[in-house]
Amino acid sequence: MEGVSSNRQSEMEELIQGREVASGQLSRVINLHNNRSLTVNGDHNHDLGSGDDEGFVNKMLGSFSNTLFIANGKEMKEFHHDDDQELISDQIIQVNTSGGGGGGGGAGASSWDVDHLLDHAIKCEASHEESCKSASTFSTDRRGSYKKRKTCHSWIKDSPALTEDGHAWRKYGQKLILNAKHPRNYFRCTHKFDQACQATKHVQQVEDDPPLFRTTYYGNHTCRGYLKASELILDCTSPRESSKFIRFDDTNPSSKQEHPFFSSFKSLKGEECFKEETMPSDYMTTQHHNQLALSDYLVSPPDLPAFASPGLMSEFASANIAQLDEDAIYRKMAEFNYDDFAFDEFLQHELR
DNA sequence: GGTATTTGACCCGG
DNA sequence: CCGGGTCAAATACC
Repeated sequence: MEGVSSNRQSEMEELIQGREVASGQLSRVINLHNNRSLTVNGDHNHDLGSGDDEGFVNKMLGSFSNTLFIANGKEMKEFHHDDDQELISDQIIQVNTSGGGGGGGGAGASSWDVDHLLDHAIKCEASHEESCKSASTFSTDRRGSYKKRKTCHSWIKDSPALTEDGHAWRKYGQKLILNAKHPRNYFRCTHKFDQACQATKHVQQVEDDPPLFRTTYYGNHTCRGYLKASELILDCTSPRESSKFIRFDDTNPSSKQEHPFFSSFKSLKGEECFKEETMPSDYMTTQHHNQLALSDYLVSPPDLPAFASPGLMSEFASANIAQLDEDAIYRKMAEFNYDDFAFDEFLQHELR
């Protein structure tokens, strides 16, 4: 237990250092492109409008959050060896920062350095900007000039069942993929328009015999449609887990999911907290009749309040990060992702 | 009637 | 030209 917290501390110290360095870099970059367009990778000029600075920094912070997540995930594997069989099979297999080679698993992902992070953030923003430009140019009577999504801040999670990730998703497409037995389902955040949340994901069954679902997430949520901690419950795929509640001051490290920001929380608003997903595709359809089928589509009550921002800091500050379970940590981090200052404050406080 | 899903068309990159 | 990602009209659902 001591090893866990000291390990975590040193990792977070590294993150703080990296963050400070990156902040300096960011300031320079932003100042630079305030006067002229920014050259990225020496080949293209990406004119990052000043309005994108915030998104740029958010991406930066997201990368840091991801790094912290990775470190934490590794730690969980080392110190919380599977006492539950579900722990093994439900895992993120890759944190993708480059479009290239794919695969290779998550090994070494925690060894990102600041340069990598910064470079990654720039690439993300550049491609995002590019995508926005093309979206803004399509005429009204024609279908949009959709730009294929560039690989940007994506990560993959494999799971034996369709699990919640704590966000409301709306399906917007389905495609048959070459050499794949099952179609790929495309989801975007429900708050794409009302909160301009750019997060998307696609879900595909990649294996039959032991069912294996691969979820690829793109982008971080910028929406505030979280569930309150007191209303959250862990994945109830396993009956014995169904009664475990999560509290941020809870010391129970029972978390299983390994999502950088939004783990498999589930709403516990009455027994009908899950809405079965009515998928047209084969696996989705068959799962529809399975009592254990879990929706990948969370229906969040529209009036669900976000975390109370004013109390967030004190709440977070009062928690010992070494005792938080990882889901709680990343849920917290997701909040801090919107507040650069708060994130720093949190890290500094925890290391004091 | 409002919202979510379905599904074929559209678009882009390779 | 093909494969994959997205849009949006039609449809289903509550």
